[in-house]
Amino acid sequence: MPVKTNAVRSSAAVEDYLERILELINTKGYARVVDIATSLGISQASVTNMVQRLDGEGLLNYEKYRGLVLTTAGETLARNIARRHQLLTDFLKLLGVDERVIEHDVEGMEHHISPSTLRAIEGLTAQLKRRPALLARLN
Amino acid sequence: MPVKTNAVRSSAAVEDYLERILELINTKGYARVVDIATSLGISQASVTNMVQRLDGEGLLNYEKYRGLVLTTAGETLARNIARRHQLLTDFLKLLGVDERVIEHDVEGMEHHISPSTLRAIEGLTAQLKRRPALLARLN
DNA sequence: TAAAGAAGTTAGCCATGCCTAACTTGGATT
DNA sequence: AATCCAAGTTAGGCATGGCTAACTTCTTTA
Repeated sequence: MPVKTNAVRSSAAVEDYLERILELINTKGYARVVDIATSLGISQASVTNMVQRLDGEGLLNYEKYRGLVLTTAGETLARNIARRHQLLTDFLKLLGVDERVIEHDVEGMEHHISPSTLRAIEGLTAQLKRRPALLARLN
Repeated sequence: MPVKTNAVRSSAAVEDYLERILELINTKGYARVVDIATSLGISQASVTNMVQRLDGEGLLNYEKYRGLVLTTAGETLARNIARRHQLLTDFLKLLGVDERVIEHDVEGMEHHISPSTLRAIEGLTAQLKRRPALLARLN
């Protein structure tokens, strides 16, 4: 019987958490509450709350006081979010937008980009990488 | 003495309201609470609340039971928001994204695009309009 | 191994922005 | 002019996702 990947509908906040958790796991090997909190610039209490919720939604396995790991569903979702973030960042970099602004804008808009829009931007980015002339003096 | 245009920091919700109000004024000549509510798909009560808040912030003049008009500050802001919306829509149209998706994505991301990013996208859109070959089969 | 400090949790609170229900106002109809 | 109904308002509530303060657990170290 095929596994149903019950499309998890995630809020912007949930996406931010998953993105950071994956990033922490990739760089440090684990993601503690305190690290997630620091990384997102919020309180540990808020992280504990959200982590319990994400456990309830099956996106990660959480054991009180002990830590957490992403489930398969959570990791898949997190990877997609990270990929979207990277593609948008690449695109804006190509346009010569300032790094700080890129960070800000991508963090805000990434949660609202549909797969098809993302594909279009991805394709465009690939084209533009071959024709840098187009990009001269956009700003 | 020069007028200080106290940069109004507007939330996504505020921007949505201003955008619709300007649109209604442009098409119908006025913006009633009931029209704003229908247009945004929310209750009249919510609109009344927000309109009172926007009055307090100097973005519009509101007279109980009588109606509202945008102040200069409000209209300027609304025009900027509308322009940003239009530019993003044009850009995604050029990429061949489906109309429905464009609406959805633009409505979500428009609130998070900085002026410099917008300028870059505007410039790129202009370039792309001259080189349609680049746009073949992006999706 | 005891205790101190770091990490984690809980409880209770707040702002934003939406809702419904009930009430008020004003304009159109008779 | 009285009435009716659409439009508008108010009151009170809810969900999300933050916060602080106080408490518990874990880990490290003297």
